[in-house]
Amino acid sequence: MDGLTAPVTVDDHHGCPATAVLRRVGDKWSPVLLSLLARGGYGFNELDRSVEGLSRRMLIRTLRSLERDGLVSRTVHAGVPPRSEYALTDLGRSLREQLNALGRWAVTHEAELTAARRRYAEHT
Amino acid sequence: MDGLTAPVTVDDHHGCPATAVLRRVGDKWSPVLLSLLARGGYGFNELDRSVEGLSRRMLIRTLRSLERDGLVSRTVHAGVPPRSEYALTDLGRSLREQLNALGRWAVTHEAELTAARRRYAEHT
DNA sequence: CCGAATCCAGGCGGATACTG
DNA sequence: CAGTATCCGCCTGGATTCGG
Repeated sequence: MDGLTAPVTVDDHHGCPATAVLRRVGDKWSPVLLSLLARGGYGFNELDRSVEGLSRRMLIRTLRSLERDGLVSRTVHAGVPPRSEYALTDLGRSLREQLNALGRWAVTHEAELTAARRRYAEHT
Repeated sequence: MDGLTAPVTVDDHHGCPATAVLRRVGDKWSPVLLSLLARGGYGFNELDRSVEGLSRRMLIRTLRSLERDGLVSRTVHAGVPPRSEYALTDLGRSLREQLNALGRWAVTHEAELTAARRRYAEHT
């Protein structure tokens, strides 16, 4: 019926408080869009063109779910042609900072991860 | 043929360095297991019994993928009965700290997220 | 230009049964 | 006890098409 409902649902924590956030932004495009929107407001097609490999459907889907959780705001400028502006909310910016920290961890330990993978692949 | 290959794969970054980590630990059980193993070494059945709702298959699958990336170590004690011990590596502990930070963010802003959801659901 | 609906493949994740 | 293999449902995510 829909085809556009939120891709991400948050359920049980199982004693790990980070689980909710991880599953919230652990989908394919949320972190990319948060990263992009952190650089200022964006129009729809701007986003569409900026991210290669991102289909229009998943763009809307992801934006909606981010908007739903108050991480992204959408302001519609009616007129011809119509234009929608997307931007991070304060909450979104605050989350984005956490993701930045994670990003720093990633680049710092990237080599160790790939090294571990090679080891694992070689041993068996 | 397999049924046990790694559940998580890390691909493109798309300009967001956090993406890799998020998709690495954004699956259902990785954060839970990391959180659990942070409290010390664990045997297989201990883990199996500790986490409710976690099937044996997904337990092994997730442990293997964590081991593959050097986040978790497995030491097999042959004998009768056989026993496998799982623990965090240094890399795993370092990642776990980052997830703790995310967890703190989660509990701090939990209310804002649910409030935003209510607003969104009510408006349409 | 922005968005929604439909259709469809692939992967995650669960249930179950079988080995050393 | 610690896995492994098989079958299967569901959900994420991509391609395409249609509407305002």
